[in-house]
Amino acid sequence: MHPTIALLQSRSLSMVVQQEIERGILSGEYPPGSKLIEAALAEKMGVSRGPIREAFRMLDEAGLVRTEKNRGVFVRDIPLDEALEIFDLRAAMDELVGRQLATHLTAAQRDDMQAMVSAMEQAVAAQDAQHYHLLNLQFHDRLVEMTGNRKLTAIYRKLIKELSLFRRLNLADGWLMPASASEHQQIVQAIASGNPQLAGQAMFDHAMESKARTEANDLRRHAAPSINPGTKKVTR
Amino acid sequence: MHPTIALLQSRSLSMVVQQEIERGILSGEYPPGSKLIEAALAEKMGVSRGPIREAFRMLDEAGLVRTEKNRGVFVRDIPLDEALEIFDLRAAMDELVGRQLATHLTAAQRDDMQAMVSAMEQAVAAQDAQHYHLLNLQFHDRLVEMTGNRKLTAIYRKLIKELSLFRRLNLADGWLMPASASEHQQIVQAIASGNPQLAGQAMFDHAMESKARTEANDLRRHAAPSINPGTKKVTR
DNA sequence: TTTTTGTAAATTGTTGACAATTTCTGGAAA
DNA sequence: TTTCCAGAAATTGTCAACAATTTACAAAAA
Repeated sequence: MHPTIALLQSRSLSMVVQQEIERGILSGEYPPGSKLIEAALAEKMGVSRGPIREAFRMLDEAGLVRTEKNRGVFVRDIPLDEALEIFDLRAAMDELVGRQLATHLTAAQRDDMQAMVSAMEQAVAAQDAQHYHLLNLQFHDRLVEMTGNRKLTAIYRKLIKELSLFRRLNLADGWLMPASASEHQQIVQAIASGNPQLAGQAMFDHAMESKARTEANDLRRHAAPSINPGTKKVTR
Repeated sequence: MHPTIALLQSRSLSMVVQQEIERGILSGEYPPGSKLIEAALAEKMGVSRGPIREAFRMLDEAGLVRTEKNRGVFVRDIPLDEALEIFDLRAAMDELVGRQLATHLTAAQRDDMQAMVSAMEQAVAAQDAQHYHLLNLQFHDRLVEMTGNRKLTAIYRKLIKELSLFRRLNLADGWLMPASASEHQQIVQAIASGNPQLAGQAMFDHAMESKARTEANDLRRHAAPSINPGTKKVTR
């Protein structure tokens, strides 16, 4: 029985179960395409199948799993074309973020942004790709949050989660670490300048750069089929 | 027992129930703020409470209801500030739609658009506000769909559904019918011109006009408290 | 060998029952 | 009259059992 279940009865079981399964999906414990079995999860978490099924419905609506009638639920595997669609949408949202921040930025927010960029530059200098990746995610998440638009923030985060299910992205994000370092500094300056058009453009271009890198990376990977023999991970 | 339930067992009960409850919410049968009782819905639809609860989880994730532990689920009532946030987000998405259509529009799509605008102009001439409203929704929905971006389309539709729960919107959309008629013609021309910047701008401005009208309408309504005595509708 | 078919096992879909919590109601106390 | 507090009723949260469907497997036929 999972420890967090018994402790937090403040939220209903379905919510806790949903968070736990989502954590497992995003951490790669349940990789894209794998099947999620109600009874197995129920026993693992020490609950009955009811809450598991309710959690499945939430995850399905959130786009993290897909449900086939009488066949079960599977962790979604985002195809390249859908990932590219998400990138386009995210670019438009980031452009909005840039515009709004340029017009409403406080001094404290500006300092926050600058601090995060500095941290990223340190990570680049230290060649710490893993840390850089986390800081990058945090940077963009904070920027969206700074707009104060809750719906924008919620949908942005949902898109990021779905993008993390585009499996080819995970293995290859070490390569493109150093490229986007200077772009972030540029973004901060554009926002701090107070010019909405400029700030929006900087955010949009940055997002589209990310899209282009992802697509190029995927095509390259598709051309050179798996050199790495240890691709098959132990599911559990 | 609802007739559509027994017939369509191709989709699981939760899906059918979800659609049925959603229909009831969007039609105003279950108005914002009203409570949805599991047992009542279960009996009405001739199913047990399990599928009802699963449907609730989907509707919650979709933002159409809110769940309070041990207290039940309620149809969401979108406050003005959240509605305005959604308008901002929709404007950014519409701008993307305009840009993409301007670069990829086919002749058939252009004719479709033109036909819909003509139909709207006819509705304006006939003073048919209800029909105009439907055509307007259809017009924007079709434009988003034409981009071929499925994720964009899905999220756009979700936002529209949430906006329809902004209750003050429903009563007041007759007033603003004639204003936006010419703007639509302008949008079509901007898209057909093939200039992404221009088309995006036209879509963005149109969306922000809609936001401004909604806000002005709400402030006016708030200033002049309910002249209409028949506000309380029969819930069921 | 390959394909097919029938039976058993596994898994999902649905239901009704029970426990826990909230809400309602009526009367007692201030 | 108003406030407060049982106790009852209504409602939600969770579970275990049963039905329906799919999947796995082995034997028979081609």
